Amino acid sequence: MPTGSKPDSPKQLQTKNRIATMSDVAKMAGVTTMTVSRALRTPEAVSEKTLAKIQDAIYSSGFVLNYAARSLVSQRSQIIVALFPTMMNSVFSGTMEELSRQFSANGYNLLLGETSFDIEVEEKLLAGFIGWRPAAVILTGSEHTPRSRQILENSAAPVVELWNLPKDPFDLAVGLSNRDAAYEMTMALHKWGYRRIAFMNLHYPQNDRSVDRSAGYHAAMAELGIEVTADMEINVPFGMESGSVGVMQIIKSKPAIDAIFCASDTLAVGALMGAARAGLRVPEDIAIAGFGDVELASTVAPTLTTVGVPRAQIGIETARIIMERLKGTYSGPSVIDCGFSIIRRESA
Amino acid sequence: MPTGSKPDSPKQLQTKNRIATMSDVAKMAGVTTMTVSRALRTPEAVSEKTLAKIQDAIYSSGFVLNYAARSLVSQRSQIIVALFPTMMNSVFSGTMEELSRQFSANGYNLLLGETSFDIEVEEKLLAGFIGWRPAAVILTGSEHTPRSRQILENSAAPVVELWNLPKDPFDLAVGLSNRDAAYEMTMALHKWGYRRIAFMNLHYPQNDRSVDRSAGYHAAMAELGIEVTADMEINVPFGMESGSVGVMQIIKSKPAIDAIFCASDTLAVGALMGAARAGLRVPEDIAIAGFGDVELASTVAPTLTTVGVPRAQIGIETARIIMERLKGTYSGPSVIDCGFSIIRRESA
DNA sequence: GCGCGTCATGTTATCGTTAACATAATGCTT
DNA sequence: AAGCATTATGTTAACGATAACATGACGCGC
Repeated sequence: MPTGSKPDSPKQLQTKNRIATMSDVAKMAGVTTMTVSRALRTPEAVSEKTLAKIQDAIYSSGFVLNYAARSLVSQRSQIIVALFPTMMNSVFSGTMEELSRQFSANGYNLLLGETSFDIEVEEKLLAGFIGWRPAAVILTGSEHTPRSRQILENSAAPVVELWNLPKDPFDLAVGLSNRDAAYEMTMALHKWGYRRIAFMNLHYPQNDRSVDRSAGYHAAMAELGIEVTADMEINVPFGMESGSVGVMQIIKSKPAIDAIFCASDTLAVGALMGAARAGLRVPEDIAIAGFGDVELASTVAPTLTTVGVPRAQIGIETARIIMERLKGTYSGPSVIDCGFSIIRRESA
Repeated sequence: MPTGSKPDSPKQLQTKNRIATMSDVAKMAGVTTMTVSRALRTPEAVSEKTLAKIQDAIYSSGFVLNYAARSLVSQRSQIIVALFPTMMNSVFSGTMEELSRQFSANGYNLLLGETSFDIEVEEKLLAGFIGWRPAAVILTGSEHTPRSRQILENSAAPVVELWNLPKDPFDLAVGLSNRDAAYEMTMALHKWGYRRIAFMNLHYPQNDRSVDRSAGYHAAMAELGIEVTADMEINVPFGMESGSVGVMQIIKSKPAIDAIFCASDTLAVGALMGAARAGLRVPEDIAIAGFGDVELASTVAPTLTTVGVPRAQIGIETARIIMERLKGTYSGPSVIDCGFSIIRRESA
């Protein structure tokens, strides 16, 4: 062997209890780390012969690139942070799953957090996650604390807000008009013959989606000339049990109600159960409509009339614009409307 | 000012479009980065006066520690990798949510991946995620490719396998006996008067949970002296639709069947729908049982008899033993049994 | 007031990778 | 065969934090 100064000892096939580094690989292949680095990122810039040697070395050493080191020098990681209010709701998990798929396919990893519908928690999580210098940040809704905004500002990563169409997005947004959706569902209930339509909302005044849905409901009722008295709109916490309790509350204080529009399918399913418990037939005695079209909606009895939300599409669009943005090729609108649909089933 | 060589320009309150680094903070506070680092990790080792100055500087600069740098030098990150077959199933999302909460509270971040029930995908994801040098790895099941095992071996991170009780865990495991659970449900069905009990399984032969559930079913049937003919056990892919189609298949080839035990609630809910479509009353014409006790199970009509699985508890236990392991204080068993329960509802 | 321990802070080197620049090797032109 | 572009590889420094060690300041006992 003309090139080697000493005969090599037999190639060590695996570093012991430690993941091989680039210089391990480089030594094995008889090149420098820079060549290995190039072999990984721009293989066309490395000769075929060298490439083959490096690939062998990578394979037999079990080498995996240290992303922390790469991130440090490149000043940007392959991590994408996504924060959702809850993971236990297929409205969000449908989007999450799609995001995870799209990003995995493109070499990005999803760091997930759960805010419990609380922008203070969001801030806390964000402050932690931003330490990874993520390539992009995905948030739910467009209400954020000032410090969250400062953190996002400093980070300079693309930010996508989901599930609504803010007039003034922080950066990008993908969602639907919650106001229009609530308006249309209220109108639809009226068209189907219901008149005294109550609205059961999530009690999060900081949640822009809740606020918009309420606005849509009120707009429709005003247009229909139906007065909305205080006891026709109630705000309850997230959860099935809340929905169940909420129904009782509404029919007790306002027995003339003939339909309840719930701002979330989870509430609506709870409401169905509450109505059953109260001996009310749905939809004969009282109609119930939801929002989200989760899996449950089509399996409960009676099946749930609801607002259909394109959750997978929201994930796909989000991933697409983030990827294009990172490549610098995105030139579309900053707010993307994925639409919604009114799905009529048995409950209304 | 005795210490400064030049009068300082007014303190810059925020670095522009870039996250402040430790040395930015150090300069502002008039100390070195080492002192800042200490202020963050061991504040008791820093004088009160200095600490206050540093905290001010951190606050006004919007400083967030760069985890990539920390990971690089400490050779271990605050990231915990968790891979699940799917995110669209509350069986898993219940565990996920709990993991996310527990780890967030302890300063760890969850990097999530979706394997689609495929150990090859698991390997691919693992190979990517391990680049973050995670503090721990959480996997579903104990079937892994040889390369996955090699990667885990090299990484030297604690590994927790979920949802089963392997005889020979890779490292740690938290779950339940799928074999016993299937056995008990089969026995329960028999006790409730059903005799010709079919089994609808997930068609993943690499999935140890499916294999164990099948074994439990067969053990019970053998003990009961009921012959299991080939057409009494079918294997279908994951999904509600599969369950629906599966019912048709079973009753067509074996009309005498009086109960179908499905290895997953998702299949079982599909089966309920399939039975309804075929004009069969549940449980009068055919009983249906599931596995998992997802939210749907208690809301479908008829409500679903199923195997209850402590998904939140699995998450809590997993987080606990990982944390203790990382602190070096864990001395419990390597396999933790969280148990299961037979939940009888209307469908059987 | 000298020596010594203690507490607070600083200095230096390092983690694994990559950007930017430098050099060596090769082939093509004339 | 010299000159020069082109291709392949190497060298050096840097990213931001921390471990390990070094130093300085202070107080206390005798």
